Amino acid sequence: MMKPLPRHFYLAETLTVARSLLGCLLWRRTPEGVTSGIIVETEAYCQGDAASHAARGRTPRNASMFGPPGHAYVYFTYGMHHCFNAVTRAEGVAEAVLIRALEPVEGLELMGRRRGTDGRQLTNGPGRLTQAMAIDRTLDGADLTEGDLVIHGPAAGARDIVTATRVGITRARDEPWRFYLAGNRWVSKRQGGG
DNA sequence: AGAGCGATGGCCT
DNA sequence: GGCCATCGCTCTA
Repeated sequence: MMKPLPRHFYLAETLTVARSLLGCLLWRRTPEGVTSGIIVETEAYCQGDAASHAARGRTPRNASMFGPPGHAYVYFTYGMHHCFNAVTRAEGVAEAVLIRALEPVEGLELMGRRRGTDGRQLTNGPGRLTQAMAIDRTLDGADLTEGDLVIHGPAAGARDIVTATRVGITRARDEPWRFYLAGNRWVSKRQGGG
């Protein structure tokens, strides 16, 4: 059986964690039921990274990024979308990995009810997967090694990983800090990467 | 106290 | 491919 990724997994370099999370399973439990999916696309946000929410220092919104590793950083953006990150590095170092797409495994019907759609549209984007799995700001800071929102892994062995540039940012556009599983149909966008 | 804007997605063309 | 809804957070005054 897969076990929750241990705390020390998230202490590694953020670029390494971003790649290592590919193929791991994001698992979520609510009173409605369980949903889960394999992580197929990630982005790294690092210290000194102009595109990071932590670039201008600590605020109430981004405080979780400065917290201990292996916890969630969930933020709300564009007035309607939540995005989910796994916090990396030691406490005080504000780095994180944005989860951008999942390949659904459990609870597809529940995801469909939450999303009002099905198929690829369930989880092929950062705002979509949070809606499908009922992840919002109440989970900001949640421990990802136990509880109702856990990352297990790895779900499968080594696969081909594509390196690309990140999506939807205006600063540090050229940094190759997006990673996804080659050929996976759940990846949100395939262009980019220079 | 208020303006500006964003790690997006849905819908239209 | 383009438009734009929608609102919390940040910055400036």
